[in-house]
Amino acid sequence: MQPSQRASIGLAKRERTRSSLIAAAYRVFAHKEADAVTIDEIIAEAAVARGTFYNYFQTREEVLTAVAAALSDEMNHSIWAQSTEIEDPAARMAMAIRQFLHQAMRDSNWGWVIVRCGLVAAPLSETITMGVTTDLEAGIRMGRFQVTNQQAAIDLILGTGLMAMRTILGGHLETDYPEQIAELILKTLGVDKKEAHSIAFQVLESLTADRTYCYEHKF
Amino acid sequence: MQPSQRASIGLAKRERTRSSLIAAAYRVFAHKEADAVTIDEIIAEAAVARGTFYNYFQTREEVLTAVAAALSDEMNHSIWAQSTEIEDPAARMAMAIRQFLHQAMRDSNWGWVIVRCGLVAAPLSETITMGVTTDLEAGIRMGRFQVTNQQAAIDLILGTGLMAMRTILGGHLETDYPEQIAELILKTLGVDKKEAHSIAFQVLESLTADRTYCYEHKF
Amino acid sequence: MQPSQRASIGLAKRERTRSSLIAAAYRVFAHKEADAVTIDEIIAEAAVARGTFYNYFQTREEVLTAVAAALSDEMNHSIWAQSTEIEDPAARMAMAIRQFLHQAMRDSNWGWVIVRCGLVAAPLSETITMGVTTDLEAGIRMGRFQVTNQQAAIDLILGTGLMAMRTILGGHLETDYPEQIAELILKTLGVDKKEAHSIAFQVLESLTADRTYCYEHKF
Amino acid sequence: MQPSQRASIGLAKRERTRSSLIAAAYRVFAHKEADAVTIDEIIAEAAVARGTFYNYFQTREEVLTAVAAALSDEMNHSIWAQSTEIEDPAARMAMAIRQFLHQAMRDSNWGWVIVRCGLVAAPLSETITMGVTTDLEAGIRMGRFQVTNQQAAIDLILGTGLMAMRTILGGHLETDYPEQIAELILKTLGVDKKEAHSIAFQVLESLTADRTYCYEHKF
DNA sequence: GATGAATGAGGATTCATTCAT
DNA sequence: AATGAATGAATCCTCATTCAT
Repeated sequence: MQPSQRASIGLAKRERTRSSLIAAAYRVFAHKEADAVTIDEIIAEAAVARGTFYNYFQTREEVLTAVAAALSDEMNHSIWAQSTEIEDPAARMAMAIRQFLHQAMRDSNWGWVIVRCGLVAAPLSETITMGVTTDLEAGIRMGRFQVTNQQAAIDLILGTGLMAMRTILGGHLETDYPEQIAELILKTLGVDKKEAHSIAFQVLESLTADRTYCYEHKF
Repeated sequence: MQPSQRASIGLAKRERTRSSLIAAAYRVFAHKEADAVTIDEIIAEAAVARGTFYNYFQTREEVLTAVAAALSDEMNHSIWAQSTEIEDPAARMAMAIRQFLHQAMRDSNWGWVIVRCGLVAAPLSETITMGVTTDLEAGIRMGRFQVTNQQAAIDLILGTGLMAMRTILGGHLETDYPEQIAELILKTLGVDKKEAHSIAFQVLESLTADRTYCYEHKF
Repeated sequence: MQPSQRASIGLAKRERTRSSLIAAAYRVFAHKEADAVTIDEIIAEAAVARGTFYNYFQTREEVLTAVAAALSDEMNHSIWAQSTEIEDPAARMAMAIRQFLHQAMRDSNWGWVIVRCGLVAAPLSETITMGVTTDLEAGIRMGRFQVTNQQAAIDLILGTGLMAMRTILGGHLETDYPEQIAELILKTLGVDKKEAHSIAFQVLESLTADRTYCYEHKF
Repeated sequence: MQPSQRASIGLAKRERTRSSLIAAAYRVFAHKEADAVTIDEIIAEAAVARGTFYNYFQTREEVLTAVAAALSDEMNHSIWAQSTEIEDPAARMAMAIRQFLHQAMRDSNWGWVIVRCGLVAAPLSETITMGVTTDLEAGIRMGRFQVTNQQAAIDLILGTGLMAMRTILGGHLETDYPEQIAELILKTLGVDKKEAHSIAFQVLESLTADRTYCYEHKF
């Protein structure tokens, strides 16, 4: 076997272990505050020896950062990527909000991680804020939104979104809650009442499709 | 000196020590997550011996609960108490939002504690949610607000409020930001544009008064 | 009981525990290299809980420094203190060398600690070097010693002394070995042959006295 | 290519890797206590994978022993080998002392390793002690040295030598310090003052030669 | 009631060593 | 032979809690 081949096998394995550690940390992290997560829990969840953890991460912090980074990547691929195909900023905004909240419904682990660190952990927080800001500014530029204070609008969108997610995770069961939240936000941004409704409730294949969208399998 | 008098002096002292411990815990808590707060920090801040702490609280949890309870009390006295004098639910809502945010501007310790545990710690969370719900329902009943989904409206009010507070604590400097947020929320609840503005910006003595409102001195 | 009295009791106890930790560390340290000494061994030797150690010393280094400091103190009181009563620098030097080596014979723990860190650990090393230097310079000034290179003389005295100590600790059994070493060093420093012998072998009460000189009891 | 040739190439390579590991361990060891040297540091210094280390040494101890053995070999070849050409035991002794100290001046790594384990590590310690003892006994036998206690003389020679080396490594800069030490020791052993000086300072080609004597390249 | 020394369970981290590729 | 991923025992350190004074 060639050295390069051997190396690439080693690398692949290394990458797999690293991913499984991140995935384990992510699952543990879904259930408790960041400071309460112990390395013991992570390695137990990953079914890996204690020392192995330290072959991949120097500290507990580091793995949590990696979780945030992985989620951020995920999000860029799943949510914001779809946006680019939609021209209307209002429709894009609605789509993103709905995706977010539906995702939390399907996968409560995901939801709790977002609620817990969506505004704190480094790369994740930026990804979210950036996505919202981009759409908002495009909407304003194109006359789609009427907004007097942009910062206030962002606080409203993010705050409402996160709080709604928490409500969902707390057991709120209306299946069209994501759509109602999207509609409410669109109206707040100055979109006409009727139009807001039709945009927020329009059929999205990515949401109705019968797939079990599951982040655990991504890393 | 009469025994009863001595006793009451003892009680007063006991109460003072307890308060100073809660205040110390509160100040420490403003700077870090709940799980990261150590008893060492609290007793150092309170300048009290380790054993003394355990004369007042059985566990670390207990003092944190007491902090939330004390804040909740505070809040009932300062914010919601003033509401009862105002008839119009819209005006009441605006007043509460502005008080909240101005309070965070004046006292960032207070702000951080609210942001950190406003939605988690037991009695505090209820106090806030209850206050908002009461005003919202009154507004709906009196035809002041147009709301199709009450839960969504609550998520919007609380979420936007907390996110705005975070923005302020992060260094956002517009001095009328609380008013802009209040206006935005009123409009979202269906209050007429112009009226929303005048209500949100009306002069509030409790805000302009030249008092140094300081929670530290209350407990 | 008065507060001050209570405090002093507390202090006394504190001092006792600290001393017992230093003594334990010293005993452990006699048997292995500094880097090989674990806190577990120290607390086992001191019969104290793990946490107690950290109430007194922040790190392992700190307790080792304290051991060196305590030894240095000891040495100032026992060896150099006696020197001051002797006028002749040659006699002083001989006395110190003999004390050193006899001490190692009586208490091999002490000997090993000196051999191991006598030239490394901060305050101890200085105490020894300083004592030797002082006597040497006095002897030169008073025409008692003929020395062309002072640094070389110091290296000779310290080096020979430590190596002789190691020989003793290794099981060398001549009971007058300390005296022979003292005589050899005096001759090297230029003292007349006969005189060197009589000085090195003169009766020293502090050495013949039937006391069980035991450092363990000092700290 | 013949199998035997291939085998010998393999052996040569094996020997080279082994040497580079010993050399790496030696360099690391120059900077810290034996117990503080980690395998990680050694393999990093040797730029070799972890597993490779264990193809050559079973344990960490083993490589340290190998370092001592290699040094011992070196020493036999460089220092004692030259002695055999010199007839006069006093001149031989002086030559060895000078070589020792000059070597430490040229290569402080070497010096530190000697100071650190010259008296502890198995084969090295014996080589040194043996060399000194041989010369000393020859000198006594030939009436060159006047020594009453042989053990004391050995302690003096080794102790003074090591301490002088430490002084040099600590930054002492007299370039003829090795010669002064050699002279001092000769005089102590009973060699006539003047003769001691001329022997200790006689020109030694092996010291003045413009070669960069460097142990790193030997293993 | 106040004090602070002592405790020990729990969690973080290091590092020598094994082993499959 | 060389590699480096995986292991887990050993060690360090923190901190909530107890208790005698």
